[in-house]
Amino acid sequence: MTRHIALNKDSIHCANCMLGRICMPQKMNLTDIEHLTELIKERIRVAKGEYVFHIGNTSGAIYSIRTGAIKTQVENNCGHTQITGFFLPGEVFGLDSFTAQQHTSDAIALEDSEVCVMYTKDLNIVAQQIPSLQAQFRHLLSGEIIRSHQLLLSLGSLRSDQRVAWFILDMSARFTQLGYSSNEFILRMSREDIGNYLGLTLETVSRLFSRFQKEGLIHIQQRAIRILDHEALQSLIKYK
Amino acid sequence: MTRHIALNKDSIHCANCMLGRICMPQKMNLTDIEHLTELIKERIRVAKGEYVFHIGNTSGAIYSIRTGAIKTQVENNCGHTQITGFFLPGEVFGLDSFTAQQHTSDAIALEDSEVCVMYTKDLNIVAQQIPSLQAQFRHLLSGEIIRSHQLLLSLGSLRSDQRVAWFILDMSARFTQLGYSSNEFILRMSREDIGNYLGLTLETVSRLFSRFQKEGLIHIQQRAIRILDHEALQSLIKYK
DNA sequence: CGGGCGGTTGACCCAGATCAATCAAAGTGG
DNA sequence: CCACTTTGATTGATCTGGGTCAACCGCCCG
Repeated sequence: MTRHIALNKDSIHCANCMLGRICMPQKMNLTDIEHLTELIKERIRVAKGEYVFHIGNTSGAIYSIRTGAIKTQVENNCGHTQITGFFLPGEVFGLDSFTAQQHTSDAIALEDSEVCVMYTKDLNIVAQQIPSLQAQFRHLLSGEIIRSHQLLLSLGSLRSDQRVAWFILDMSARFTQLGYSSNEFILRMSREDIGNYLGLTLETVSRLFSRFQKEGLIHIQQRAIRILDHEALQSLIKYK
Repeated sequence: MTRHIALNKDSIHCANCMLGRICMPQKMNLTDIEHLTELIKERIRVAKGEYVFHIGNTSGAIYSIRTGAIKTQVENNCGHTQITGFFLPGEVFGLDSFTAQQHTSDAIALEDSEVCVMYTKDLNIVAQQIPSLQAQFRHLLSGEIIRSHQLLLSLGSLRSDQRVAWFILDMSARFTQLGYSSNEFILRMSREDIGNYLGLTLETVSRLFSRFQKEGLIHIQQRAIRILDHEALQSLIKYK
């Protein structure tokens, strides 16, 4: 089950969170960050495979990741799910419920994770005092729109090998931003999750990882990936 | 070219716009709507095929449709475009630039259209005075996220015939909301646009319209569509 | 009335799905 | 610590939905 962590006394505040300015980076001074800390009254531990929230939940909150990794997915009426995003430490998810109504997606932990909770009602109050926070949330929201448009573009226009290359490069860029090596990291999700996300089967993903390895573009051992030829992956996506 | 319409004296205000409460429906009283009118200082006419905005435009505005129809599309580095949405009168588009940075999509008129322009800088000011407007914009933004998640779900999980059925029903629902007949309307876009949007070729779309007609689900003559068996279309999407 | 664009229909083909067997890693319990 | 199970990944063989290419139609507009 998800474990709630009380945040009253000596628990870590935003001001000295290890993620630094990754979570809310935009022009925010230290006093503003103090306000942000006030916003996060709750942090939860979620075990691998557990839900952070379900479709229909009316908790009225958005979430940022402190440690771990999360996937979000939507569901259709015949039970099929589609993964709409993978989220890494410092990234914010659950924005589909920002309207303070209810979540239209599930959020599931890909590994044991620690997640900060921000309630939209608190958020409305604090944001009114801090204009930069207001702007930051709009930025997050349009960022989410742009992200899903990018995914749509990939699903609609790329071949299977291009999609997988795109996925690898996207992950690489995001791990880099987190301060990890840009060409050596551990994938947090299964082949099945990757396939679902990219509109492919797990077999196709596996075959393409193998092919890329044979061609010397990457080295892959289970979920540990090392990018050997960043350029080649990049150019693979370039032309149809 | 796009023609700008001065909105100083006797031009129509939001308060007596024919769309009524469709454009900004949420709990907004008449005084609030007066404020909304102040927000819309500009309205533009766009001829069929013309752009409302291009990728990279920094106009810092969002748009709502008074008459006509608009498509938005994103582009990848090899020139392929992916349509991310079709918009009808009363609907708001261009939200990807709400961050006041720049548009990451193109908006193109599917027919001669009239479009209201709301600048985000004005919007920030007015929204601070009207909390309900603040909420309304957040609602629009998360609505946009939900919409693109729905599209992702369709692209990722539905067969070609299910996608086309889904498209027809979605259009039907939206025309209904506009006060038109729910089972007889004119599609505003070409087969190619529909195909692009749904991740199919125009031939596949055409074939499926024909098949649905043969099966008695719809009647289609060019872009004029009449839904004959709403139930059957609905149930087509239900199971894999 | 002729030209062109958008739409339809047919024939063929291939990328990627499906089905199936095998393998490897990571638990799990005795 | 080692057998046993489970889960995830790889690889091969085969099949098919929808793409591609091409011909044709018909509506609309000048």
